[in-house]
Amino acid sequence: MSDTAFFEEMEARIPHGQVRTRFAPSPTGYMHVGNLRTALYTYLIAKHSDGVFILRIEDTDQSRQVEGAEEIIYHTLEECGLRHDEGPDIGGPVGPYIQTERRSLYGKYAKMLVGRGHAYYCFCDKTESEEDSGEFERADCPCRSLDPAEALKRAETEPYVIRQKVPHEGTTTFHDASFGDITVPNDSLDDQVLLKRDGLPTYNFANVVDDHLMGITHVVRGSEYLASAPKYNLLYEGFGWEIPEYVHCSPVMRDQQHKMSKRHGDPSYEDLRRDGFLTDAILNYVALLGWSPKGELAEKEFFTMKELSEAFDIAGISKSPAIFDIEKLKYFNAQYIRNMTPEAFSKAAEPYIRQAVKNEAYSVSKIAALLQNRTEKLTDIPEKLDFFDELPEYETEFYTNKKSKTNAENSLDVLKRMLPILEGLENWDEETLKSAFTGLAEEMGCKNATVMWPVRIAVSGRLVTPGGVVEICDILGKEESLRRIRAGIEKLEA
RNA sequence: GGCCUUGUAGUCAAGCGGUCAAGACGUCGCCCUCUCACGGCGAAGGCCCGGGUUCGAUUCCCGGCAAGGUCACCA
Repeated sequence: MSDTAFFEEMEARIPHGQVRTRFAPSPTGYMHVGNLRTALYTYLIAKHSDGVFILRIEDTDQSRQVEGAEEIIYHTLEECGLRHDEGPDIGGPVGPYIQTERRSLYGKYAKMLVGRGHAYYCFCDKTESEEDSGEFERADCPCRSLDPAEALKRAETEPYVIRQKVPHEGTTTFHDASFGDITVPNDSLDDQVLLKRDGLPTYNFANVVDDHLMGITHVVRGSEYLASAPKYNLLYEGFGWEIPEYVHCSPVMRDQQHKMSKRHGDPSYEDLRRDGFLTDAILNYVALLGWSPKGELAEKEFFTMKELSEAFDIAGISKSPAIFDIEKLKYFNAQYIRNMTPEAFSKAAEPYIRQAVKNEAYSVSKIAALLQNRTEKLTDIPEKLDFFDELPEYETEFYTNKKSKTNAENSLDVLKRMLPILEGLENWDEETLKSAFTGLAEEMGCKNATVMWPVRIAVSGRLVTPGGVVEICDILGKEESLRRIRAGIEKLEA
């Protein structure tokens, strides 16, 4: 097949008339929060218009492959409900969707650009560092003005790269959907490498070729690529291709001056999950970190994925960087936990409850019920439950509480009065227990707290507990509750 | 250093010439209450600075300043 026929065939495959976006991670093995947000926004832009969301793996840097990295990407997208419509694992009309599997493509297109006068072969030595390029002005590269025929001939025997031929004069303007028009002087642009010595494309070149060939209408990416965007326009123009809409997103920061990064130990999506955060809460929080709904929805802060797809608009994307605030994530997580059905929460909390409570006699669902309003993240659970399996050592000072009007003396009295009442109970449930406690308080003419505080201390050995005496006694059961109250009496009498 | 971008309370942010400058997290106080939570009510806290334009600037323009990005055969 001739190159011309090949190019025509590739053009013919491109779908038109629909919004098509792509998430294009390089498999570095780490889905950080900024990445996740970019994936989310990319997905939402597509789904807002009933468009197509594509996954493409950008693995053109052979020196940086990380094992298992692709699995993390698939797993994260799956778990987050960011289902792609086309991708390496499910195929699609414009595959393959892994760049190394497209490697034969890029050389053809690079040469096409040489033929059209927008790129050239360069035989110069590799510039390894900033220092190397310091003295040498790229613009003066002799290869740039080499005779085309001669360059072609040398390319047969010498190693080469193909560079973009950027005009030395004038300016280039490109448009970004959230940043608007940005104009730069052409002499600030360098003749970037398009095709590397190893025949693989650079990120910038592969992006342009693939985005075009895959019919991408909206290019969503981090704002670190903002500076190279003008060169993209020049490339598209060189090819004679239609320029897609750019949507650059500012980074998610760990503090005022640093981006979130693996190196600083900032949490990835998986880290957050492991740390007890719910997927939906993470997504909701991340969606609002750098985007906000307009108009009537401006005050809305809880969104399902479906609601996000409907509400999401590019105009709401913030241009300035956003600092990741774990405290606010906790708030969202707590809200999502409270909104779960008791059954769902009990199921989610069970492994954490069982970490602390080994005694099978104690009801998981009852304990979960105490926890639901007291849990910000699932990993907080075990430490709240350390008094169930065994009554902890505690100080008699615990019995003294000003607001409840209790002290060691009257606590002993309450415990001694309460013991026979509880012993005589035929039923052991919350309702019965509650009236037993309030009954004594009434009889003694004191506030409920004066009765309930000492018993709660005796039964839990803790100043602070999830739930009150009634619930705790109910869960512990009659025998264990009475045993602990007797122990309390002994302690106070000693 | 050149080029580009950004700048509303500690944080996320609404605002798009005239507002007592929304809302949320966090903080503090009060109420509810058998502790802690949940919930309810309330408070403190802000338009980076300086010039313009305008009857009037958070909003428009210019200049500073600060922060970020980019100037790789990495993405």
